[in-house]
Amino acid sequence: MTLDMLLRATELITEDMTTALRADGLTQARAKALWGVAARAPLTQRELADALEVTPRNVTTLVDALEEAGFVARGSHPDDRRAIWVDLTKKGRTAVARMEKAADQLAEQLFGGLSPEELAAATRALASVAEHFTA
Amino acid sequence: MTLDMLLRATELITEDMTTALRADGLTQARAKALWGVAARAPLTQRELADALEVTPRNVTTLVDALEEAGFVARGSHPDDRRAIWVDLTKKGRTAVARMEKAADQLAEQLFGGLSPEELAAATRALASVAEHFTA
DNA sequence: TATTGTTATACTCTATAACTATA
DNA sequence: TATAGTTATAGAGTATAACAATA
Repeated sequence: MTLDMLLRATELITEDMTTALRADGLTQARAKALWGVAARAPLTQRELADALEVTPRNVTTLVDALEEAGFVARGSHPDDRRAIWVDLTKKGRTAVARMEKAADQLAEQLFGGLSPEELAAATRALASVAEHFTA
Repeated sequence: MTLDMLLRATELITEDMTTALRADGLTQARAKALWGVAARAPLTQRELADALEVTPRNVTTLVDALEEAGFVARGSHPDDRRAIWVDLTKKGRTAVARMEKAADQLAEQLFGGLSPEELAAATRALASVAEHFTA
């Protein structure tokens, strides 16, 4: 029952996020890629592929789309002429900041009504789920 | 933070389920469709499309794959010669039973170690998420 | 030889639009 | 006219394999 509810809750949240991202011209996969760039920029496409756990070929398409939309820019790697430097543009930084803010607001709406004890217990429960898989 | 953990937990669970489904020759989308058939069989493709909230065209492909793999069978609708009756095969029933059992076992592994208080708090947190979106 | 990123190709999931057979 | 399901077409996300440029 709790498993069903967990999956259902995420489905609803993901739907909501997908709608919000569409307003910025982003999909889930592209937002995740943009997020990955933001966390490590500047980085090579190979590094981004490893971070996202997808193939380099997949990253080519994702970066193509993000570059086309103006969120990231490709440039020369200073030391390795095979590699491509990917960095955030100003538009990309703005979009990431907006995503962070939206995530915070959503979290407040979703969990703001819980007591500190409940929130702590729920967090522990979710942590134990993650532990089960990473252990 | 809790939002991150919720999304992360579901990501891990989904990964795990995807691997398990692959052993049965099923993808997430096909398993969901099979599940939809199991809950209502026999039913028309139109009814399945409504239940899954996808287009009739999408259902054609999903049922094609499930039929090809022997999980469901198409048949004539008794009253409407336009419509197609979809029903589970014996293999389909077996697969659904196995999926149910696997879900129960996973839930036990994930949540069996929690105290009743933690489990109750987690359930309330998840319920409040669902309420936020359905209200 | 090994690595970076690309082109070529393919499969899955999804959608809209046009069409056929039936209601 | 309206509905059920299909063919035609398209976009997105993913993968493997072969290749060019560079290390």
